[in-house]
Amino acid sequence: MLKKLSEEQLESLLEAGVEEFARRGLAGANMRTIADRACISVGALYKYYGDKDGFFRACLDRSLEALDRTLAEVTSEEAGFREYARRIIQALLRFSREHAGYVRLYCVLAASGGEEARRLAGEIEGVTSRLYAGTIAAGQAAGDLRRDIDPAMLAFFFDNLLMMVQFAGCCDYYRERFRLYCGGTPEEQEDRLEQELLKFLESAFTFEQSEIVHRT
Amino acid sequence: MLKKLSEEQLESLLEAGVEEFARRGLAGANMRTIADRACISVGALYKYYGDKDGFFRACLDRSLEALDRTLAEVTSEEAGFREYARRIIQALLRFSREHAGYVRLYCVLAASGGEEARRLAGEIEGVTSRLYAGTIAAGQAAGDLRRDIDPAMLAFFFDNLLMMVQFAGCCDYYRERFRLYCGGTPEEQEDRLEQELLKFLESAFTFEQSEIVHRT
Amino acid sequence: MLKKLSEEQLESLLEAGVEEFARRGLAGANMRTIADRACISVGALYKYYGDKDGFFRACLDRSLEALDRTLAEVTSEEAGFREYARRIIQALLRFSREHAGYVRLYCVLAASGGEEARRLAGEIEGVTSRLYAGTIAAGQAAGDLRRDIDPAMLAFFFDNLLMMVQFAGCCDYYRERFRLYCGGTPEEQEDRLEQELLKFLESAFTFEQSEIVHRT
Amino acid sequence: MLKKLSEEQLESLLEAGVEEFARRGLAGANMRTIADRACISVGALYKYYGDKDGFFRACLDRSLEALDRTLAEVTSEEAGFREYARRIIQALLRFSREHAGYVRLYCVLAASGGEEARRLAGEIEGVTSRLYAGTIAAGQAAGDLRRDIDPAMLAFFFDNLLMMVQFAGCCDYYRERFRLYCGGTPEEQEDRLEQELLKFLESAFTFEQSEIVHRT
DNA sequence: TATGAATGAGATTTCATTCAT
DNA sequence: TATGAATGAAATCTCATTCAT
Repeated sequence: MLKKLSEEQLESLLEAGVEEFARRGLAGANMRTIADRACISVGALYKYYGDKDGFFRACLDRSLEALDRTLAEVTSEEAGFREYARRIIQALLRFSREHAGYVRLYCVLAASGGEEARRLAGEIEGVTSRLYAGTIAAGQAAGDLRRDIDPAMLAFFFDNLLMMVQFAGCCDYYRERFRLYCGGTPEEQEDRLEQELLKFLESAFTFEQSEIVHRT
Repeated sequence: MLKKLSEEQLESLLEAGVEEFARRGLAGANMRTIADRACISVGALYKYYGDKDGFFRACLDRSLEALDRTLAEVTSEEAGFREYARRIIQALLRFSREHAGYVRLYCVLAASGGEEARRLAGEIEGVTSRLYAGTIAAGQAAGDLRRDIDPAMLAFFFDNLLMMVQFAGCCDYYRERFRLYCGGTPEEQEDRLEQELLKFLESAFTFEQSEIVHRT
Repeated sequence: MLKKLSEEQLESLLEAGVEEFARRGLAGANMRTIADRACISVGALYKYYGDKDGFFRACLDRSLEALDRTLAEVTSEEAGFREYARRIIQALLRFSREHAGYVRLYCVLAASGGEEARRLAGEIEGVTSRLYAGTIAAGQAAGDLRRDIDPAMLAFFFDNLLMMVQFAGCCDYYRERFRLYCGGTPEEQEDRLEQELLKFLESAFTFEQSEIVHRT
Repeated sequence: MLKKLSEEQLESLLEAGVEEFARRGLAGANMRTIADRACISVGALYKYYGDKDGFFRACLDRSLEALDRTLAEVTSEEAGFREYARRIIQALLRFSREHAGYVRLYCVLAASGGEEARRLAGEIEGVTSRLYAGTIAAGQAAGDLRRDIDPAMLAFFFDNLLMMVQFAGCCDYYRERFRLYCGGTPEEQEDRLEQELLKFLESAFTFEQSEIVHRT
């Protein structure tokens, strides 16, 4: 097959890469296996992406772009914090169901160490962190959200919960862990998970320390 | 048993292994490097642990035992949920500071896929999940904690936040992510992190949905 | 014959080939690089020359033809040995300056081993060797040149010196070697080199062993 | 065979390397082939020499050391130029017969281009060039050698002839070229070659330009 | 028993060559 | 016919594992 690689073939190459890197990590992934899975030659793989690192980066970019698109859909319309949180939770649960490979790759990347990982963190988390912190600060200013916790920390806890819920949707370890805690798979429990997480967050974001003291 | 590896030598082997596996992952880790770091021959390493997977398992066990000991200290005395949460947060923050390698290794393991990861999740998370769920259910029964969320889910969210806070303490990616969200390193902010997380959890675990509706 | 490679394109292909083969040797040369340098497709290169060996051969032929032309100019007019030697030395020094790539290619070829190299030696050196030996034998018969050395050997030594002087002009190793012996580059010293070599050869070709014995 | 590589095995590795590099050049040589020829594993080859370049360098060093030893034997005793030249010619002819691979390797190296080749020229030719030029200058001072040619140039021509005679002894191309000029192999003609070259050099080194003019 | 050099399968990467366009 | 992307064999090099000492 000496035709130029079709768009689909290139897609399938990236998908195969995402899958393999997510499964075995950067070091463990096998370029030959990836090429074979996508039914293209190793030569073509190298022609397009230079080397293993370059190809890994391309797979990662593909994943992050998809995530960005998903978040962009959700955050394009203004909304209050509750509505906002609901939409993000739904969107990320769906993303984790439909693009399991992307999330797995992200999980693997985040677990890898070194300067490279640090640099990527800056690239990947910068936008989200500012978006969340901004929305939360606005909510606090409007009196919708508690004011006794730093908006940055609130954003941090919020994103932590979202990440873990995504990982639970598609990484083997985190899926099993979810089963142990909640019984059943994240898909089966998707609605319940969404609702309970929302309730959890609403309380956490709403009530101040002083109100607890009063109650006690 | 003429000349056997001393206890210290075996310890230093495991420490070197934890470090290397945490840094480079299972596939990327180099057995020679590990042996050299511990000043042990590769032959001895293989004699004691069979092969790379077996040694990885031993490193993991060592990490998990340390974590178990830390949690056991904290949970040995009965206490109400708030006190309990406070103690666990403190203990895990300290653990992540003092045993960075163990936590990193756990992070890497959790990111790895396959049957093996699933099996390990069962082994590792089983105890904790039952412990948390039990304590939370007791709190609900005693009227200390909200009753409108499944205790299993509450436990799940609780552990999620704890894991992420630990990762933030010692994994390169998560450390940098923390810096982006909160500015500064987890060590510098340890006290603040502890307090804010506690406040967050207290609200999340205390107030019911109906109370929010009332307030609005 | 709709669109054929123009004469210039073929020339530039051969020039690029000579350069690349001279620089990296037959095995080290890269067909893609050659085609790119000449702004020709690899496909066309293969269409015209079959394979790498075939193209190498074509580059070599081009080099040898240029050398033949240069020698033909010089040897077309009859002359005595001294005049003859002077012309050849001048011509080859100029050739090595103006066609460095050809000489380098020849040097590389001569260093390569195998049946092929032997066969090429026959092709390349046959004419020159007969030409030199003939001229020298004539000089001996005329009493211009010493008679106590086999003309074949005299021709051999003569050609050896010419080859080395050419290599000194354009091959990195031999250039540097010249600098170590004589200080300066062959271009800077071209006149001196020519004169000294001529003096050297004149004595070597003139005086017989017996004359040395007499002197002593 | 898990014993440490014996001295002989290491020798045979270097010999195999010299042979392969001489035959195919640095780029064309095959590390697997070399290891197989020496009946050792590729792993061991790489353990000892790091990479292909490092091993090439080791092979080259071995060759140069052998050459140095040979020249040292010859130049250890003081002698006049004629005796000196006779000894060197004999020694190098023998060297080229007995250590064909070393000379071939040297020939290949000298034909390779680039910065590396230049650097090696400095290393390799530095000693010889100074030795020759010194001896020749002494001969000129003593009135044994002609004074109308720069000793450096005389040394250069002298070494050129020696190199070519060596190449004629063991490089396929140069051997065939010798046959074309002189008929027969350099071994068959070794004595004659030695004597004729000596006569050639004696005249070249003895008689001044003015003497030729007188004769004419 | 501990050692660590040797092994060699297997990984990444290159590049001569082909052939659909 | 010329093109140059695709091919895949083959090269270099690594490293988990073995086993003679």
